[in-house]
Amino acid sequence: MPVSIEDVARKANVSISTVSRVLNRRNLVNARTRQRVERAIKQLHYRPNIFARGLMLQKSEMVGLVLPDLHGEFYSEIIRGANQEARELGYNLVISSAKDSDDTQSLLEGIQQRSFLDGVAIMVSEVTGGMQELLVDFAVPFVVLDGKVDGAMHDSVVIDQGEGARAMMRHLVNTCGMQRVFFVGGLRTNVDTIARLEAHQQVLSEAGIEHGPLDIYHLDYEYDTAYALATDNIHDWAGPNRCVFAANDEMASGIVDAAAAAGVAIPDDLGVVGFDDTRVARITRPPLTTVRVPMFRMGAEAIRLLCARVADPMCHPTAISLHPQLVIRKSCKCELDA
Amino acid sequence: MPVSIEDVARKANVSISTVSRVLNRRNLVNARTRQRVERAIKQLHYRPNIFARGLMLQKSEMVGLVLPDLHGEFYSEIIRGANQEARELGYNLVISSAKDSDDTQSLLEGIQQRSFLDGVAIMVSEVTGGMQELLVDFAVPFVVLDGKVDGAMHDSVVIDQGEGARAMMRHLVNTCGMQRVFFVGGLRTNVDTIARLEAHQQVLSEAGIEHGPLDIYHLDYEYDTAYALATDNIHDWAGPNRCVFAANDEMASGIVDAAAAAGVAIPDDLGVVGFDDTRVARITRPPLTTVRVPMFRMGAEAIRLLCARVADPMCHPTAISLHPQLVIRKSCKCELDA
DNA sequence: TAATTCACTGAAAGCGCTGTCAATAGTCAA
DNA sequence: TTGACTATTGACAGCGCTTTCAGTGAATTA
Repeated sequence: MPVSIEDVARKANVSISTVSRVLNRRNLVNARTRQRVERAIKQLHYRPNIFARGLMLQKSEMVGLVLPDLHGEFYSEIIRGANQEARELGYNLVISSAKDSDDTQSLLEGIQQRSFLDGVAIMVSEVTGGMQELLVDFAVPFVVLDGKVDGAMHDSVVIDQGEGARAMMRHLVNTCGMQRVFFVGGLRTNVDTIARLEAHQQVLSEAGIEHGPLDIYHLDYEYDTAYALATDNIHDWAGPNRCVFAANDEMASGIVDAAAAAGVAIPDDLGVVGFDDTRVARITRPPLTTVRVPMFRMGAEAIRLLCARVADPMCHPTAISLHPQLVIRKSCKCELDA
Repeated sequence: MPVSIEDVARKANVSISTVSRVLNRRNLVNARTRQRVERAIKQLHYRPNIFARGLMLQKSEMVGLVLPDLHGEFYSEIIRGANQEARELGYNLVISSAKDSDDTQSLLEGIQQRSFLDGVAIMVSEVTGGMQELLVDFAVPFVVLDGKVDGAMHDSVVIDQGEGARAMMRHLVNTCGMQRVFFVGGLRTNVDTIARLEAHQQVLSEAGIEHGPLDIYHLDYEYDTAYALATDNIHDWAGPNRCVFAANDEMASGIVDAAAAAGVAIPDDLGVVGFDDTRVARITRPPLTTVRVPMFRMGAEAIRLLCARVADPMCHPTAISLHPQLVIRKSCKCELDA
């Protein structure tokens, strides 16, 4: 049933070498012969066997994208960017995600083991020792997304979390005049959370505002838990010149809704700001002041970098840093509202 | 640099056949020999070459997922479901999307041409003649998602759009007592839109409610355009026992927000309902009455079906029908609000 | 005219692996 | 002790393709 290069050769009355040349370096073969071969290919519905070809070329033209999760717009945008770039560069995109870091590790081990990918872009939510070790001499070319794995030795595309978070905090403190900023982050070990929290602390210190661990909450980036937390605490939080800085829009949105349910006015009684500028930030009432993270671009840049490395495995590691952008909407009660 | 089966064989002092047997059908080789081979494999960091293996087996253990778009939660959930199922079944998931149907067609042609996938799950937003023709003797096993391609000859997993839309319309007319229901859909050619519009017409007719083409709008499933449309029309729409049935939550959300901006109260002055039950449906104020579409399950079922077919290419085509579910929230002014 | 180049083509050597087949050694019933 | 088995292993023929390398005849140059 499957038609091979040999069948084509026979039909076109040439050798398989010639057929192969038509397929790969067309200019090496006489125009008339080429036509004959091309006709045979079409008539026979010939499709070169990808494995045989890969066996020779040791290239699959596939790159992987490993994400810590696929849930929500954040990842979906990364995928979208990666997909676009991959198609543009003629690569296929293999996507996988794993629940926790152990699972991610076994996923990567699998990829390495079976190594059918020319390269892989890796994003992890937290880095275990095992992961770090695994990557040190990972057999497949890779780039790291979102800078969770420590850098320099490999390509990476990071978002300057600190910069974004500091911009937000400075806006809250300097422009909106906030005197107390609660922080609601993800897991304590989550690197994003850590960076944002650092910015939180730093800017408060700079401004000479007292702050303590009691104003800091660690959740899981989900709407529901944030809603629950806010429901319990909203009346303690509320007050003039007070604000909640949530580490993503989902949680911020949950807090806003909890506030609305409890009769606390946003931003008059309490400011609430988010991070990521996802869909929900615009839809939440009032729309959220947040930090736009260029997710689509991150996905695209990662694949671009990856394919460059695949093409030249020895090229010098590059680190691309993407800059987040403060997006001021209606949830932080600043002068710009006008 | 790359270590082959031969290196392992040499190191373990056996033939490559034996190494191969250790790799594939371990029980055929003596326990002591096997240990020796396994040690060599480990020491040499040997990883079997996927291409050479594929060349013999003609299996890549990769399945594709072709989507019309990657934007938004709808697709992201499908991917999530597909990814989970694929991992469970030991397959890798290759994802691609194409902008329009021409692009999709060329994508599929590419997949067929290079055929490195054991199978592919295909979802298209509309079906052109070329596409239909292409699929008739598509060389790669496939299943069709969301029933856009006409069925029976191949596996498919569809969502009974009509059922969901009718349930919604009956709820609006019978329970909420709506006397006039505007319809805001996607493109005229979009199959989802067609199914939902049909339900709209049918239920209105059943209820003996007059309805004409003027109450029907065709947009693009996006928030912004719906917002704009609603801004222009909101005062014409508003009125007792009137309602807008938007073909997805995004548009419904845009309409709700436009209404809020124009001072039209939802649902008191106008009901607004959506479709899909995505994130925005819950976050919109008031939260949207909508139809929940089991996207995650659709992705998972598609891959399950696909892998079954890959395992047995001759098995009888199955059609899985998933049932949407009416989700009543606060945007439709029904008695259940109480 | 002879020597050299050129454009094109075919033969054949693998790429790394799996599976068939035959060979060997060891076991067991007779 | 012998023949019939069984368990274990190795040799080797491909899988379908790309890529040297070595022709072939025609065109160009000396």
